[in-house]
Amino acid sequence: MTEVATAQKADGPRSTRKRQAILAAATEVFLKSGYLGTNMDEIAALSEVSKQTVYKHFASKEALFIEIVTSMTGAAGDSVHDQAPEFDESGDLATYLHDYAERQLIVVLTPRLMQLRRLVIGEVSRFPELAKVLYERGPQRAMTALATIFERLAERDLLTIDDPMVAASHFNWLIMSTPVNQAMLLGDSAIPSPEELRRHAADGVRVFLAAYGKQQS
Amino acid sequence: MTEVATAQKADGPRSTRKRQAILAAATEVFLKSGYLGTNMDEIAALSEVSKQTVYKHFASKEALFIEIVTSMTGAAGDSVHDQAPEFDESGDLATYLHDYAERQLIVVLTPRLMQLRRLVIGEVSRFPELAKVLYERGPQRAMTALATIFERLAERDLLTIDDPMVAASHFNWLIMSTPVNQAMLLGDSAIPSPEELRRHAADGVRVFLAAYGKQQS
DNA sequence: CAACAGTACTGGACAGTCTAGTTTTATGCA
DNA sequence: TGCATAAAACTAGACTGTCCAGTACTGTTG
Repeated sequence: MTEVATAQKADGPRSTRKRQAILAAATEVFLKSGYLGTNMDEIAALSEVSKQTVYKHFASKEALFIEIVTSMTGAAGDSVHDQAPEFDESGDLATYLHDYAERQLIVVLTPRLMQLRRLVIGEVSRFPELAKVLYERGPQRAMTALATIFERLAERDLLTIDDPMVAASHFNWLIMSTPVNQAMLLGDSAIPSPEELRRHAADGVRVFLAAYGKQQS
Repeated sequence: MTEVATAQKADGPRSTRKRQAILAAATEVFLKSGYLGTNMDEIAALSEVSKQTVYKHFASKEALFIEIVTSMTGAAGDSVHDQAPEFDESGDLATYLHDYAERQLIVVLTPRLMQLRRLVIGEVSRFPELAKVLYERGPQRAMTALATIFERLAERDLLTIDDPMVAASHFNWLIMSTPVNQAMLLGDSAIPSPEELRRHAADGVRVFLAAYGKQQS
């Protein structure tokens, strides 16, 4: 245990630490002020680094922005999907879907992620590639994963599914639409509480199962 | 017929014409470049008006922006709702809902409205009120109207509905989510064709009726 | 010696104002 | 009605003050 991964700071050579500090500060500032609203002096000040050093690590404001958005997007996408269990035969399908939905909601409905989404949407015309990446690593990825799950459940005769991708889309948006769209326009304060999310997930799952489930309970 | 309402230009006194020209130009520029990315000289040039005149009509860039977004938001909201017929007893409920969905999709999925939505979302932290207005006159209004319709249909025993607002939300997002979210992040070129929208509407209505309809066909 | 801090600097953009001269519209009078 | 004239709105463009991305320079530190 000579090497400690104590997270946060004091890690690696100075250059690397500075780089991390810049990335962290830039993330805050960009999320807070948008691309055009951000100035590089503020990033330098917040990361306690000279402006020169910022430009040593990143060629331009644009490069720094792309770096940050790309990395946040990837990280967020991963954290949603690295913990999805398979359906246990003995359990209840509704419960399984409900848990799946709730997990998804909790991870996605984070102020930072909502702010990232607003930021990227607002910059679609300036950075179309970033938005495309966010779409692919966000909704697209979630729905593809769901489609695979649904396909298996259909093979096991637990669901009646025509087009798995359509079903996945329906499930995904039944769950995510309301809170995401509210958060987009009404701000982070409109993000529902965990209890509200649970109720909301239950409603969505009920509708989904009415359309795609086997027996009507 | 001494007074001709020949639309577009040459209408009313000069001052009014100029004002309209400024509003039209500003709308284009703001939609294209965003709030911070827009400069007032470009608006003046595009509207073929001097900068002075712009400032005679609007106190500031901010005031002009608010004016434009508010008016576009209102107009769009109206055009969605001023043409919603009631359900004709003799017709098919699925067809009625399908038509309703299709109308909504066609009106909302316009490049200008999608761009407006991106713009407002990107400026949530700077103009939270504008975003709130867009939410209320957009999704909120649509869902309230739907809830009323569903309540009547439930009274007529054509639907089985617990909470009309929840049902309205489910219907609304089953229909709107996929295309709207795609358009948000993938750009206007991702807006589906009318045929695709029709198919998409059919899928959404099918799921909705499975959950809220009376007989399972 | 390479990466850093601190800070001054360059060059350009841009919101909003100012000035001086022109055009439109409103008003009053014959 | 028609015409003069004043008030209001307009044009063109220069100008102020500020902000900011990116650079340059002079030391200082790991």
